[in-house]
Amino acid sequence: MKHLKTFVLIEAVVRAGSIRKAAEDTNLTASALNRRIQAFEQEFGWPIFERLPRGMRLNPAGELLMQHIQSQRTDLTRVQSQVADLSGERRGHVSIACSQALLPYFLPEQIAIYRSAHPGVTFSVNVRDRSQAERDLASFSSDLALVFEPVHLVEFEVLHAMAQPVHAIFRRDSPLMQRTDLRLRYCLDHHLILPAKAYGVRHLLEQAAAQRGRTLSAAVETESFEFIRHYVLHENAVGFQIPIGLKMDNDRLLAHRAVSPRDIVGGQLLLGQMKGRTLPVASAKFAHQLALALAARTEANPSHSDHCP
Amino acid sequence: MKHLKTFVLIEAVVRAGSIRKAAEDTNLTASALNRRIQAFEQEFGWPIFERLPRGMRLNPAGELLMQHIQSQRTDLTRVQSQVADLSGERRGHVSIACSQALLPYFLPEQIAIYRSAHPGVTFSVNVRDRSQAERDLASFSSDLALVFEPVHLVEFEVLHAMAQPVHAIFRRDSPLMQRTDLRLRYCLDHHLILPAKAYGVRHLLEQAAAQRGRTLSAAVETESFEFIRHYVLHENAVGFQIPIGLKMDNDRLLAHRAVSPRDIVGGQLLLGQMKGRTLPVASAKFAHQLALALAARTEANPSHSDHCP
DNA sequence: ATATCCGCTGCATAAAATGCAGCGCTCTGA
DNA sequence: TCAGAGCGCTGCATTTTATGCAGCGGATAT
Repeated sequence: MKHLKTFVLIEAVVRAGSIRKAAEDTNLTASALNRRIQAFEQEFGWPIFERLPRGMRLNPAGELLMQHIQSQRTDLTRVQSQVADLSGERRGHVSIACSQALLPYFLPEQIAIYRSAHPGVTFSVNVRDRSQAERDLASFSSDLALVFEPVHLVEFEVLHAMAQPVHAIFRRDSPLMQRTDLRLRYCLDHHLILPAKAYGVRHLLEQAAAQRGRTLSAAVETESFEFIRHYVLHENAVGFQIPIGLKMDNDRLLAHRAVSPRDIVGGQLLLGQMKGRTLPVASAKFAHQLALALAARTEANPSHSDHCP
Repeated sequence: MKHLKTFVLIEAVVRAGSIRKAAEDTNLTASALNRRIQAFEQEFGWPIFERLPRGMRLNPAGELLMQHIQSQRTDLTRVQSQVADLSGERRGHVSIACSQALLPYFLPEQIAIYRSAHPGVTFSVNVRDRSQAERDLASFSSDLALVFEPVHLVEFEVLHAMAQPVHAIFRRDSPLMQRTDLRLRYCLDHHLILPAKAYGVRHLLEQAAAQRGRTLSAAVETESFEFIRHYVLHENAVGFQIPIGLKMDNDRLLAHRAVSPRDIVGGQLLLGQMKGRTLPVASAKFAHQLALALAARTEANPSHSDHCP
């Protein structure tokens, strides 16, 4: 949009760190760009950049302005999305920040369902740990977040909550297969393959172990949930994950089962958006679909303590 | 601001109802204005006006856009206000929609106090009935509302609430002066001078009367609270008002006293803003001052049933 | 000390917005 | 029924605005 041009240029300067570099990025001359910035500051009433010998940096006023710029842009695209919706067109873009567990089954399926109904809608899916997901919402770089056990919860508006037990993952030939009530201590007798400390599952495990005076020692620690699933096939070890990231039916080699709720109560998988924000139509509708799908799963598996057979 | 020029022009067309009229108002040619509108619609992706044989009217897409325009402008002034604040300057403008009762004493005093501390801040005070005040907030034409017994309360975020009993107003030589507990039925024996039906005090009176199987018949009905106060001096009648609109000490001729809480419990005087909105600094600080002042009054007169002597 | 990178400015030029005149259309009122 | 008024819209000349070019002075890094 033409009237946002100045804002785009300001953002370019912020990114590039200097007018001359930003000028290259924006196919302008440093002189032209410089004068636009100056003209804007004049109009705005205060400088928004600090002039350093090596370039430009936002001053506090500029930081405030950047928030305004971002929110204006998102609001305008929201309006356009709503207009498209009332014109009968169903176009738009949905951006989601999500935990890794959503990547293998849940989100691909849900997005495919949505896109089969509305092919004009595009998606971007970004993997974020639970704190980064919330920052993504606040900076408008994602419309929705679907995360396990978020941390701060300020500026986070919960659209749907779903309890998720922690599941242990092991080979079908593991002795754990025989257990009817899978206590945590059984698992700790095996080699452990654990997600990194930033992850909610790890946090719950650490907590549960500490309560029982045990400590977790990982044979392998990784940031990749996919790695965990594959590794347990090679070494007869135990991994942990939440069921939404696992196949409903165990496959030929791999089994998974909820750790006894007596040991770990499980955490919350939360669907949320930035507090107070009105989402674009496509994002709002998709969020609604996700909420329904999550609710359906809860109904199918109503208890935290469900043992997948 | 330069980049909002197009929006200003769009608003002018909306107001004027035709391009040619709007062109006069904005010191432009119809041709230039026409092309700006067309260029914007092109960029925006959809027409925002209906072309009628007699002029232009917003279509639904345009209505949505207008909301965006208004919120964008308000947000920008908020940012400027915040920047002014962090630069140490205390400038800005506060707009208040309020009930009539605030006009004679409370608001003038509060605004004078604020302006003595911050002479750079200007005010606009608009008298609005309780439903119109809420619409003012929603349309961004007022930052704050200070109203008695608001109606809808959607989009209304309460910043401070204060109970206000209904006071009867009469001459000092009225027989009502002798009553220690001023029951409603004593008042109804006199000629009544009542505020119009839109007002909260009237609503409470009607309700109380109806509960007791009485009906109110007004000798004079008016929209002006000032008129009420002056009229009871001429005819020995009874008027009604909330105490915040009355002098703390009765004056030489006029007396007022709370109607017994057994008959009317009183209503709420609410200070509020539009839900979710971040106010400009000056407005936020002034709202805070108002809240403190209201709280101080509550402390001085803690009970609804207070009888002003 | 020198070379480099920075923001900034005067001046000529390119680009965009505006004004002017006029078209076709619809509705109004004698 | 028919002229007039009002409307949105467009081609073209003109004005206003934005941009490019070249160069200045200052701070920094080597």
